[in-house]
Amino acid sequence: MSLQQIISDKVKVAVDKLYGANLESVELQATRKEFEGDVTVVVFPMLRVVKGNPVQIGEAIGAYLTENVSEVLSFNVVKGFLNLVISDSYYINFFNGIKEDSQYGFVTPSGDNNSVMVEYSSPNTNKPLHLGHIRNILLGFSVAEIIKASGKKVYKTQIINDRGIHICKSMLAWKKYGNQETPESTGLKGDKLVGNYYVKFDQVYKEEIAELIAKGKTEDEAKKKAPFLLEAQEMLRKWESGDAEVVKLWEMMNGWVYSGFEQTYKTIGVDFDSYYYESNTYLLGKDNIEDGLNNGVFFKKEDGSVWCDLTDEGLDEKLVLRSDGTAVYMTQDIGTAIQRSKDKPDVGGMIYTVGNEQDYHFKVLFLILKKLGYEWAKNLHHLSYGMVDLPSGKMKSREGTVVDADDLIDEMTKTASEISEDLGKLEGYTEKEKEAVYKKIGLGALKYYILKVDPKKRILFNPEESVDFQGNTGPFIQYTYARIQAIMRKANFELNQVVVDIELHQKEKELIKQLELYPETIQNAANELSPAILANYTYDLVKSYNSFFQNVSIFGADAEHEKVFRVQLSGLVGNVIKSAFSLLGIQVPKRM
RNA sequence: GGGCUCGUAGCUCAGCUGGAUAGAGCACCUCCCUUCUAAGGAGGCGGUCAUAGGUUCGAAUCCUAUCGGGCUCACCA
Repeated sequence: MSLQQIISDKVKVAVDKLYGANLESVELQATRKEFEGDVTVVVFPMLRVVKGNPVQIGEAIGAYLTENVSEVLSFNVVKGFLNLVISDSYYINFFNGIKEDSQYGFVTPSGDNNSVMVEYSSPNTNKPLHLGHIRNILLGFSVAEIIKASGKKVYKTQIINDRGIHICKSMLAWKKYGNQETPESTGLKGDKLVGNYYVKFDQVYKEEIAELIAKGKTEDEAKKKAPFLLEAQEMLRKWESGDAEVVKLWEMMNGWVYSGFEQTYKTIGVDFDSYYYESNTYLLGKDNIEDGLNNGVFFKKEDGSVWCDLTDEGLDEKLVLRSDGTAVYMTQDIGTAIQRSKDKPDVGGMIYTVGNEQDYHFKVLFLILKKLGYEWAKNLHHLSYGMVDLPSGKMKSREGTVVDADDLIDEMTKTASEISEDLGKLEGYTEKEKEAVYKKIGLGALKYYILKVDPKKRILFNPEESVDFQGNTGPFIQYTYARIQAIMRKANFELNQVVVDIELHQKEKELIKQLELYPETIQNAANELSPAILANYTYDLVKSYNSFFQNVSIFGADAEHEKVFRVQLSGLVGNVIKSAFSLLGIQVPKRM
C-alpha cells in the first residue's frame, strides 16, 4: 500500500471519528519546500462535509494522525494546509523494498485484448526524412515504449505512402535526367538520390510553367498543362494499370528509398514490428465502402461518388469514394484500420502518430469506423503533435527549406565530440569507443530536445542556434548517469546489504520521494501519450541527485553503513535514469 | 466565415483531475574544483500567467467574450 493510500484512508477515519462525517476523497500534495513536512493534506475541500475553521480541523486531524499512524511523526498547519512530517524509517523501508528491483516502475503485460498498435513514421517514398519526421519517429517510438512499460503489449507499425502522383514525379525526373544513376554509382543514400529527383521535377515543372505563361497562358492553365506534369499523370495511370516497365522502375526506386530509411531508423535506434504499404491497402477500403452503402452509413450521389453524412455530428459530408470509383485517402485508412484489426485480433487500441494538421481527418475517420459498427473504433487515438517550424516558416521539401534528418544527427554528434574532446574525460577509450559515446550524446541531446516538449505544442527550431548541452538537456542527464557510474566503480565494498538504522539527510529524503513517483509517472505518461511527462520527471530526479551529490559527501560519510546507503541510493537513481531514458529511446554512457 | 488548437520571465519550456508567496533551463551578475566527473552546485536579477468579465472559500488551471499565432474545412495525401 502506498503512503498516499495509507494517509488518505486514515484521514477518512479521522474525520469519521472526530466529526462523524463521511469524506469521499482526500486531497494530498507534496509539501512545498518552504514549509516543514513531506505530505500535505488540503483541508478546504472537507469544509463541505465538516463545518468549522479549517485551521482547527487541520490541527485535530494532524493530532489524530500523529497519534495513530506510525508513518506520521509530527505535523503543522498553515492556513488550511495540514503538513505531515513522515518518518525516515518509512522512506528507508520503501527504498529497501525497491532497490533490488530491476524492473522498478514497470508493469508486466498481462491478459488478453490488452495490446495496442502504435503507428508512426509513415513517410512518403519520394524524399528523405527531415526534422518533422524525426519528431514523429521519436514520439511514436517513445509512446510505444512507455505503453509497453505501463503494462500493455505493443505492436509498432507504419503505413508507407508509396503510391501516387508525387512518387511518379521523382520517377519521371530520374528516368529523364538520371542517366541511370544508382545509389552505388553515386555513393548517395537511396532516399537522398530519389529526393534529388523530386526536387529536379519541381525545377523543370516550374520552368515549363514560366514558359507557358510567357506564351500567354494563365497561371492556372499553365500549372495544369505543363507537359512534365501531364507526363507524370500518364505514368500514374500506367502504374495503376500495372504497366510492367513503370512497376519495375517503381520497385527499384522504392527499394533505394527503403534501404535509405532503414539506415536512418537504425541510426536513430527505432524499429517496427510490421509494415503496411499504401500500394496494398488503397484498394482495401473499397469493400468496406460497399458494406457501408448497404447498411446506410454511406450514400451515393448521382455522379456515382460515395459520401458519409456527418452533419448530425456537426461536421460536413465527407467523400469516401470518387465518382470514377477510385480510392481517396479516407478510403484507404478505413481499409487499413480494418485490416489491422483482422491481422491482430487481440488489439484493443490503435494509436496514430500524425501531425495536428490532420486532426480533422482522424476525427472523421474514427467517426466513420464507429458508424460502420466496429467495437474497437472507440479505442482509436490520434497522437496529434505540433509541427516543427523554422524561423523562416514551414519546412518544404520542394523548396529545399528542410533540416535533413541525417545531417542533423551528424551535426549533433560532431558538436558532442568537440565538447567531449575539450573536456578530455574519455582517456583510455579507443577511437571506436569514443565515437560510440559521441553518438549517444549527440542523439541524446537531439531526442531530449524534442521529447521534452509537450507533443501538442509546436516546436520552433532554429538551426542557427545549436541545441543546448547544458541545463535541461539530454547530455545533462546522461552526464549525471556517468557521474553515478564513477561512484559505483569506486565503491569497493559489499553493496548487497540492507541498511536500516540511519538518519536521512534532507537531500536523501528528497531523492527517495522523487524515486517513489516513478511508477505513477510512467502510467501518467502512458495515459497522456506524452513522453514529455517522463522527460520532465527525469530532469527533476537528476536535479535532486546533483544537489545531493554536490552537498553531501558519499565516501566521506561518518559511518560505514551510511556510506553503503548513499552508494546504494546513487545506484538506484542511476538505474531509474537509465530506465526512464530507455523509454525515451535515449542511451546513457558509462563515462563522458 | 465555421471548426480545432495554442498564448506563462528577454529566449526555450514545467505547472497533475482548481489550492499556499507561479517554477526550471538558457542569457546576464556573484560565489564554489588541494575532497566522489564543474556537461555540475549555491545564490541574485527577471512575471499584471494575452485582455476583460464570470463561477468558487480559492483560478495560470473551469466558463464566456475579445485580441493575437498556428492548423483545418479538396473527387491532394
